Order: sequence, then C-alpha cells, then structure tokens
Amino acid sequence: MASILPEVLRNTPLFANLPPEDLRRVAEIALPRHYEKKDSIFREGERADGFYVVGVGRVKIFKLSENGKEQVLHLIGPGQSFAEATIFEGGTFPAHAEALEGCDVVFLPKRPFTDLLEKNPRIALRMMASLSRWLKRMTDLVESISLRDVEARLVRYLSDELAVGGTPIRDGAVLDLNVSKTVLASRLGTVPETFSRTLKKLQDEGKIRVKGKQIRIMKADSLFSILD
Amino acid sequence: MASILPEVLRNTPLFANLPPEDLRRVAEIALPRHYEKKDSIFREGERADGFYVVGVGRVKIFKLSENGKEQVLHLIGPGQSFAEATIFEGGTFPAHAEALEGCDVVFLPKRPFTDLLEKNPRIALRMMASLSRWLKRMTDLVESISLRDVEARLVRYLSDELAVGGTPIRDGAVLDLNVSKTVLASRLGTVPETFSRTLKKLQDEGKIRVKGKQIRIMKADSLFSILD
DNA sequence: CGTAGGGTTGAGGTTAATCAAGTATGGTGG
DNA sequence: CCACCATACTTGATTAACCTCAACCCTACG
Repeated sequence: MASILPEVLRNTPLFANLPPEDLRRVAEIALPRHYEKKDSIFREGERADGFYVVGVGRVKIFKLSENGKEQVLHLIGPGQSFAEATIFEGGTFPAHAEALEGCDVVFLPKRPFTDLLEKNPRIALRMMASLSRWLKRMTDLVESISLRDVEARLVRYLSDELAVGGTPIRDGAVLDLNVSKTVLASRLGTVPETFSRTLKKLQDEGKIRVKGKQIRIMKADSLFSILD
Repeated sequence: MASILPEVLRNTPLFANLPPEDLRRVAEIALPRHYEKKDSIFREGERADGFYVVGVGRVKIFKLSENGKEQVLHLIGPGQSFAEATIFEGGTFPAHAEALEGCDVVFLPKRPFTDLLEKNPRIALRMMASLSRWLKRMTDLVESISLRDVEARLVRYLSDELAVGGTPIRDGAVLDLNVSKTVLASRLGTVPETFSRTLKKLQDEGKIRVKGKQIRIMKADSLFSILD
C-alpha cells in the first residue's frame, strides 16, 4: 500500500506540483495510518507530534463542552490536511479529531517535517498559505456563529457546499450533504432538532426539497437572498 | 521617529532576538503609520497588501453583520502583530480593523516581506508559529462563543487577562479592563446590556467588585470554578 | 452648565435549547 | 429475506438565555 502514498501527497494542496525529489523526501517521512468509523484520531490536550493528510474518508474536528455538547469546527475530506498548526508552537492538540467513516490517512511526524521545512522554503511558503486559509475559515466560522441565526448559517453552508462542488447555483441544483444531519447541526453550531426544523421551514416555504441527504434547490434567488 | 522603529520590531515576538542584520532588513521595509482614535485601519474585503505591528495603542479586529452588529475577534496591544495571514493566499482582509485610541503602528508591505521570508527560514518559522497561535486563539474563541454562556465567557476572559498580566489569581487581585465595556461585550459575543447584567450578577454574588474598569476578585475559587 | 458617550436598569419578545416521545433507517444475525 | 436492534431523525411542548427597545444615569469635557 506504500505505493499509493505519493499519490495521496500529490493530491493535497500542500504538496501538489512539488518537484519529484521534494515529494520523495516528504514521502520518506510519511506514515500511512488507518482508522475505522468512530475511531478517535486525537483528543484535545493530547501531545501533538505531527499532522495529517487525508487520503480516503472523512474526519471531523470538534470541541466538547463539559456537559457533552460538541461544536464541529471542520469537516475534512480526501486531499485535505489538518492539525498543521500543532507542529509549531504549543505541544498539544486544541480540539478532538474523529473518523466519520473508514479512513486512510498519512501522518507527518513533527520533527522530521520541521527539519524538512527549514531546507525547503517552497514547502514552508505553502505551509503558511495553508495556515492562512485555516485562519480565514475560522474567522468566517466565528462570524457565522455569532452574527447569524441558524437559518442564515444553514443557507450559507448550502451555498458554500455548492461552490466547492462546482455546482452552478440555479433552481433544480441538487446537493448531497456528505455527512449525517447530526454532525452538520453541530458544525452549524446548533442541535439536530433545530436543524431539522430549519430544513423543514425552508421546504415548507418551497425554497428547497429535502430527500434524505439530497437537497434540491427550488428557489435559489429567495433562498440565497438572505446572504447580503 | 525612525529611531523607535527597531525598538518596536524588537518588541514583537515575530522579530524578537533576531540577529541585528535580519532586524535591519526588516526595518528597511517597514513603514511607520499613525492612526487617531476611531480611524479605520482596514476594512473587510479590502485589498490586503501587508500586515501590521503595534507600537503604541490598541486596535480592535472585528466582523460586522448586515444589520450592524459587531463581533470583536481580537484586541491587539503594543508588541502584537496582526493580519499576518493576509500576505499569503487571499488578497483581501477577512475582517475590519480600527484604532481604539491614538496608535503608532508599523506596516510591513507584502511583496518585500515575502521576498525576505524566502531567504530567511528563521523568520519564516516564527511566522508559522505566529499563525499557529492565531489559529489556536480562534479555535478557543469558537468554543467559547458556541459552547459557553455569557457568564462563563466573561469569567474565562477575566482569568485569561489576569494570566497575561502576570497577576497571581487570588482573592483581592485587581484587574483593569483596558477597553470600554461596550467593546468587551462585543469581544465576548454579547451586547452591553447583557454584559452589564452579568457583571452585576457576579458582584451581587460577592465574587467580584466592580468600580469603573477596575475589577477586584473577591472569591477566586467560586468565581473560576465554572471553568472545568 | 450642557451635551455626548458610555453605562445601567427594566419590561417584553424571540430564538433556539431542552425534554419527551415517536418514527424512519440501516446494518446484523438468524 | 426478514426480524431486530441501534442509531438517526423528526415533531411537539416547554423553558431559558439573551437580545431588543426604551428610559435613565453618570461622568468627562467643552
């Protein structure tokens, strides 16, 4: 299975289009790992000794409150990396990570990787760009959670998902929520009950049509008009 | 005034303890700027052509909702840098920045600085560490806003402020809120009314004593016990 | 003094969480 | 293939947090 490793690395923005030689060096220090559904990948506060690249499957990154409520920060899919930040500064993970399904990931251990960074300004620059993107995402998440109601957050999420999927935004467009509604509710900073009711409300208003995880956009204009 | 510039740079973690030669190079491309109270430093969506280091004064970084409500993301003080992330990836600022009082800041223009980064792995590593710290802060902010009630957020803020001020946490300790209560309310993701009521509640319970911007901790144990 | 900005207080309304119960759904073993 | 179980999801009723609106106070500063 070591043969798919370079392939995984090549598909992550961090290492895409890297000279073969650099890629080989990264591959040399990378460790393939597998997790089953619901397996914990790391827990908040645990010693952080590296970061991850997803090859197959989905991972949720989340915070837990003392009374057990969870806030999903990110949903990570194939090609994406996560926990990069932990290899600089601070030796512990700031959140939990759990496999949402069977996952093949690649682990990049801290020390060998930072050594590599020091000699590879190209990778270092990409690393900074990646950290910057995470920062932007978190900034948007804060804005979303604190400044918008659940309906607006949901609509924005649908809009963003259509965008990343490359689906043109028009009536009849279909979107597949790739995760359970419970997880999605938590990502949107709410609970399953409220999430369910919000979907129903939008459906009753004729703006969307819900069938399982399929969302069909019926009135794109009025649906997305609440976003500025 | 150019003489204080190296001093400002030396006081920011990004450039502290840098070899004099590196520091000189940074200073060469740095541009001192001044802002009066309430001046906008940049607005969300504006083209981002560099980042900032604060020499004197305080800056608030915030998001605005369409109906005018604001969420303060960060309060930046002397020695701190902000908007570093914008010089990689994404050409626009993800939030607004405004001077809370008269401010002397240093502006580091994007292009010359990235050129410098490519030749200076040492600075690049620090830059990544700095980005990582911001990321951690944002992660904590999300958790705080979405998983805790206003009282818990306020108490945590007090705890954090005591920590950064180096004040030992014990009964009788006094803390000065360096910003207006209105700004602080927004930083905590609430409104002045709720903030005021929450302070009053803690005072009525005998846990703190409020006099203007001075907060005296009266019962540290019971006050901070709600934080796990 | 008089005004303005920040701060406080009270009443009322709204959003969304909680609690409780019931209905799909999907995977597993018989 | 079906029965069963666990899990996910939905729906309704109730509650709690906190936002909004409105009025008022207080202090600083011209």
